[in-house]
Amino acid sequence: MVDSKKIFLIDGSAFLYRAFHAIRSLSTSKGHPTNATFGFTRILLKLLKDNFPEYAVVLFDVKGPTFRHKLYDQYKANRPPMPEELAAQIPDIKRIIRALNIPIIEKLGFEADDLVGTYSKLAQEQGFEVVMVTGDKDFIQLITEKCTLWDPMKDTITDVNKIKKDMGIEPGQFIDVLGLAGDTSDNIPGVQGVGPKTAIKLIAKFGSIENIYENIDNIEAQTKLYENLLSSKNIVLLSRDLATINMSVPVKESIEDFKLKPFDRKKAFELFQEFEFKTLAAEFAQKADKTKKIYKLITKTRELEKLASVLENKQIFAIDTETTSKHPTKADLVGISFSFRENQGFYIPISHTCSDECEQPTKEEILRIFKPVLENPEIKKIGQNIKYDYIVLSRFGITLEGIAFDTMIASYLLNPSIRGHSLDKIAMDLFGYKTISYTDVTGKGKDQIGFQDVPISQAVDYACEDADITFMAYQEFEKQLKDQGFSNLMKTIEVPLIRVLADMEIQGIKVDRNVLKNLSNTFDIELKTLEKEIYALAGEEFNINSSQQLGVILFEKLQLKTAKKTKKKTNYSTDVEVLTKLALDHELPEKLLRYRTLGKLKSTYVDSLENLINKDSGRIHTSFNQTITVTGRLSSSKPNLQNIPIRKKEGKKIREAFIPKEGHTLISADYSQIELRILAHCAEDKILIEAFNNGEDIHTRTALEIFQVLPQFVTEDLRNQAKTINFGIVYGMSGFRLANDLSISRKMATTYIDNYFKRYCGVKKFIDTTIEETKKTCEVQTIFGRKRRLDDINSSNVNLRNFAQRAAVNTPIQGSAADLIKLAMIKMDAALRKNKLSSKMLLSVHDEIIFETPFEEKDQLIALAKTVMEHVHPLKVPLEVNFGSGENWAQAH
DNA sequence: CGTCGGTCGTAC
DNA sequence: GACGTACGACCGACGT
Repeated sequence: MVDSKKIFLIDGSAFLYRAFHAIRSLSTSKGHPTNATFGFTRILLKLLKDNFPEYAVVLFDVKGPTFRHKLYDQYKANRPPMPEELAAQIPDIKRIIRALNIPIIEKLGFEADDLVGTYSKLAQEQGFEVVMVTGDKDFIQLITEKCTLWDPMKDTITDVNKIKKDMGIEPGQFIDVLGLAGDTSDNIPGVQGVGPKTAIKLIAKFGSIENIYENIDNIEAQTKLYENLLSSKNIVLLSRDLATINMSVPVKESIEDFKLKPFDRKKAFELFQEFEFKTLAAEFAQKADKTKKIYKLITKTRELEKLASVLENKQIFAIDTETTSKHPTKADLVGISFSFRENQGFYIPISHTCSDECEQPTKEEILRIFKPVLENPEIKKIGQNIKYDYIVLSRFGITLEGIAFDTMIASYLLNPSIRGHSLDKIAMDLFGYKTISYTDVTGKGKDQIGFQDVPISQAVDYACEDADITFMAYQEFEKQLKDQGFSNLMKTIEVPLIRVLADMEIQGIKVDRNVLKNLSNTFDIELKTLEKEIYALAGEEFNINSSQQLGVILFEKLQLKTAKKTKKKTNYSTDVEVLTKLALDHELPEKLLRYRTLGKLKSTYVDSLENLINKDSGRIHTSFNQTITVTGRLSSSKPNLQNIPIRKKEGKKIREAFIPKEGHTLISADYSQIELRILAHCAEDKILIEAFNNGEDIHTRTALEIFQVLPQFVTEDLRNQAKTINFGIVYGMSGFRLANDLSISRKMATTYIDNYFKRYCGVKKFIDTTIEETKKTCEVQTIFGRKRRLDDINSSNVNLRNFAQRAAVNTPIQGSAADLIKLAMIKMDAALRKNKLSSKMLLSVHDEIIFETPFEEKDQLIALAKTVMEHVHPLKVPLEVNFGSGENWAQAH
């Protein structure tokens, strides 16, 4: 027996609404809503994937009156108009359906239901099996032996048997049920007091509306039901007519028109990109056309020499290295790939372990042939995260010169708010191209192998593709940077910085392992004691590091004052603020605070720092990440050297482990109040500028401005309060927070802030105009033209909007400070070379640069750094740099 | 056994 | 609800 052909009739109008409500909010980065589009697409694709239909069609209502309105002018009169956000998505949804090559039918004067009814009948007459895809109960009336109803969201199938079993009626009798029960959402009246349950019972018993009235005496007289049935006889018949699906709409399409064709994958991909459906876009991305690509393995001396001379003749090429480790300061070179033309790539294997495939060139040969090209600054190099390649090559004995472009940084400048800037992502975004992923060649999890163990034949395609895509991305990004005004920032700051950071990472900073060991032991002893005391006070053992378990102990077992604060989410809060308050009533919270402090220091700093000391150098080599933060700051990781403790006594001891090498000293050069100076510059605030120009203490000045006292009455306490306010302004602090921080009333805090803005009216104006301007452009920028989009500035969500407003004010300040210190690092690097100093720049911590300098160079370095850093870029206020030096980082700061 | 969100704490 | 930007340790839920 041959299966009959199956057709899916999809009730598009019903799914519009369901998709719209199922996903609460989703929109593109520009704010165009996409929740219904996404939901609809997902249902549609699931349907297609699960059922492989041969025939399908999507049916929509058409806006405007239908024949039902002629029957009954109140039809659907109570239905609110379609939400604007949904209406806006209908064209999008239709574009996607078309791209998937599924036919769409709509007909003026009829609803989707009638089209489903009509085509259902037509298809069955032609021997088709019909599946109606909908969640709408009204369609039950159309169910037959050959026609079922499927709700893909609940994944339920309703057929004749199910209706008979659940309701005791034939599907065709369901219109009588609807006639009696009415439908509030369509404003169909029905009989007063009769809902679906009663209606089903009545029809099951009597068979039809007509039969009910013919046998009305069988219903107990004088009851409400009886009365209501009698009084609404006409309405019932009208209601049934309204609920009856029209099965003979005049249509011109034939069922054969609904035979599906393959997706237009390209169009679908473009649409998914437009709507920012990342995973769907990835799924529909064109597989790369490998036939066009020419990737070559190069191993023989003559070929290597030929390649080197071609590279030499090119003005610019992309380079990528394959290595043994993710950490460049530990990684050994495994191979190098090059590309200087779209769709081309060359791979040179150097130290693959599986060398049976081919002879690999020796290190000496590589150095002899390629070192001159790679160290020639006139020949420009492009890379994806080329800082990594620079470090690896430097370990191999090559100093990469002529770094001209980095695609990772380009991607970052164009959109600093997105999470990653991997080549895979870039290839997808720019070209809809799916790259071979690293784990495709190395495997993952416990079976993962190092690149040195990847067979050369596989390595060629992977490595060449990386260089190839990098070169292609460079061509595209170069244009985009120019169009969007980033060329200068790229050329004068980001690109020159690459090498400076790489050299700092290579340099590393010396760490005294013994200092860390001693600290670890000291902390450990006290932690063990605290642990016992905590268990005793709690009356049981538990995991002190689990805030959840701790909450139960404190607030349930010990019944400590129901802490004011619970989380945004389910648990009790046990943070410093809460514990400090509880410490007034009980001994335990105090122990916990101490335990937390020491535990933090031990696990996050002392122990993990020790693990990251490089065995060869005895130094710690952090990574400076240039493409992470939304504002343009650098970040530091593995380890993060930008949050080493300093404020408290215990923590400060960790800085004592950071030491200079023999015969050297550590110098810290610290910009004083750089963010407030930038605020003064940007806001052109008279008082701020005057204070900085006069070299005044800015917090004292703020104190006398807002507290209205004479200078001699500005106490330490008043100055500290002013300091809190000064910082708060930069971050957009609220009166609530200020009151909390200063332990004063909210009213008082608000008064202080008001006073601040009265005095510093330039700042006030700057904040207001910044927010107003950002509302227009949805982006902010720094002094050097770094940009950040803030689409939420116009959000209807108050929280998102307020957040965006604070970011709008903070970003130009924080970001400009980042620009300045980056420039200072570049200029210092050049100045050290020019003056032939052997001092090294080691670290940068947002407004501070750490140098390691020979004793005899110390004064010269400080003088040089002072000049360079204070004149890095002219502002409307002077820049001031403070210096410290010492035999460890704690002393230097 | 890996991933990921939540919570907490450190820096500028 | 209420201060901007990071990194990372730990826990615990969840999925393979």
